[in-house]
Amino acid sequence: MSFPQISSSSQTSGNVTDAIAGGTLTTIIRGLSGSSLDLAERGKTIFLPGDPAERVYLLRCGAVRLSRVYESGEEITVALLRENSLFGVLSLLTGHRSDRFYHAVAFTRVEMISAPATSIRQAIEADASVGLMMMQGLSCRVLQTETMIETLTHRDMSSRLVSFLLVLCRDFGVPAEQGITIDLRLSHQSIAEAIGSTRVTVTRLLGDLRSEGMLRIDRKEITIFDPVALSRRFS
Amino acid sequence: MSFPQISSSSQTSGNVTDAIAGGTLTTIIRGLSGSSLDLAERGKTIFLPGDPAERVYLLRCGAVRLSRVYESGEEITVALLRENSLFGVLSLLTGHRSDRFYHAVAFTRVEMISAPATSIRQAIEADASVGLMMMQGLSCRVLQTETMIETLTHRDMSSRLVSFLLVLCRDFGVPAEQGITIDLRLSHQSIAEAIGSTRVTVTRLLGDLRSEGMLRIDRKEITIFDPVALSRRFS
DNA sequence: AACTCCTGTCCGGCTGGTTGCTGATTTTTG
DNA sequence: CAAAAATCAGCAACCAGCCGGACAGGAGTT
Repeated sequence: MSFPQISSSSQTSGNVTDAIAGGTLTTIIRGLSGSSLDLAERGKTIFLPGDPAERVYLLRCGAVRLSRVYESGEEITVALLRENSLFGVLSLLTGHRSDRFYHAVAFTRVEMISAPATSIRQAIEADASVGLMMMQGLSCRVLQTETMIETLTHRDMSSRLVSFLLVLCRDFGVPAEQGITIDLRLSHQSIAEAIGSTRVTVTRLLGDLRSEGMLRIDRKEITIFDPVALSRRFS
Repeated sequence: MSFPQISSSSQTSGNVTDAIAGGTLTTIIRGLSGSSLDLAERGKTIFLPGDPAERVYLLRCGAVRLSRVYESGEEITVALLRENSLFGVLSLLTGHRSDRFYHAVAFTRVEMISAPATSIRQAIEADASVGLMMMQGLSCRVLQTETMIETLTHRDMSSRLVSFLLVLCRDFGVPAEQGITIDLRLSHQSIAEAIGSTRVTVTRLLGDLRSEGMLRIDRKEITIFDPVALSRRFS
């Protein structure tokens, strides 16, 4: 069993899911009627389940967590979105209005732009290149989400955690003195909610990885010394 | 812990992820230069990892399985695509050509249309409504994939299996005399590969569900008597 | 009829979930 | 700014659930 493509290139320039031309989309969306530039502090809710799904968002910087909350109070993470991700995609579907079913929260300080789905449609009609950009942005989302599915089908938690860490490196990694630092403040609980495990297990496994010398954790910031080595951790 | 929205509506008319206007997209894509109508028998490979990613596919009828094969020979399912799904999405990304990393196989007899990504781009430039359609199609994919992530984060296999069966009802369910039949021929192995478990466990859990009177299996075709009841199976 | 693929079942062993507690760290508040 | 509160990390004990491997009988194919 192997892991998401962490080739040497993905550490530096980025891989295929970086392809969205976020910059261009930004200026396009900014020009739409009803668009707005939104800022949110860590922990602030962007939309709630049950809210009408009207706007589409483009994350400019920071991270957004999409999650589902169950009656039991349990919460699972459906996606951890990074820069240049499109979200609020539900609103793009057919005219008949529907409601959000996910909870979107700013996972870090966040800067994003949003516009009503109707404006997006009009903009596409007016300028075909908008459609092209949207198409690429959504393709990226599909590919990223599929990587996460790969992560989640690993049977042992150790592989799952490692695979997830590599995804985080891809999406939120910044080069550090030694290795790559994941530019997020991740509690063990939040990791558990993303990989479908429990806090206790994540604590144990991260401890193992640390004592193996694969990573360092400083104030909730994880630094992976050698992603390639990490991806080879298992046969 | 609850389950994907299987409201009474989703049994009959279909839910939000049905929204893609597949019919319209079909005629559009058919008209593109380089497009083709492809038929494939069950089990036939559509593309392989390493193939150049050039074409985009729209599944007209049948089911396609996207999977990743590991060196160990192990195989996991990344997506089970249904009618009107767009796939081969990797080819839509930026110009620099890249290779497939998934294996696409016809899971049933399949009818699909495909066109080079370049033609799609040109078509969008020429007619903005193509961009609109593509956008909707891709949004659907995102939402469907996210549902699958929800399924995979359930911690106990029983919940995971149930959740997956409900997804299959949504995507491949046809009304039967009593309940809904999943219009696929699913081996226990293939289910295991989709939910990240093993054949033996799937056999056992399906057996449990059967003896509880939740479903019937006849020649690999699963009939769920009452999806709503099934979704309530756990507190 | 021979073959392949699939289902069903058994059992030993271990992973990982659960619960409960403690001390550390961070955030809030007076 | 310090005290109080909340959140978080680490540890231990228990045990259910799942995996792994193995095998036998069915179902479907050629």
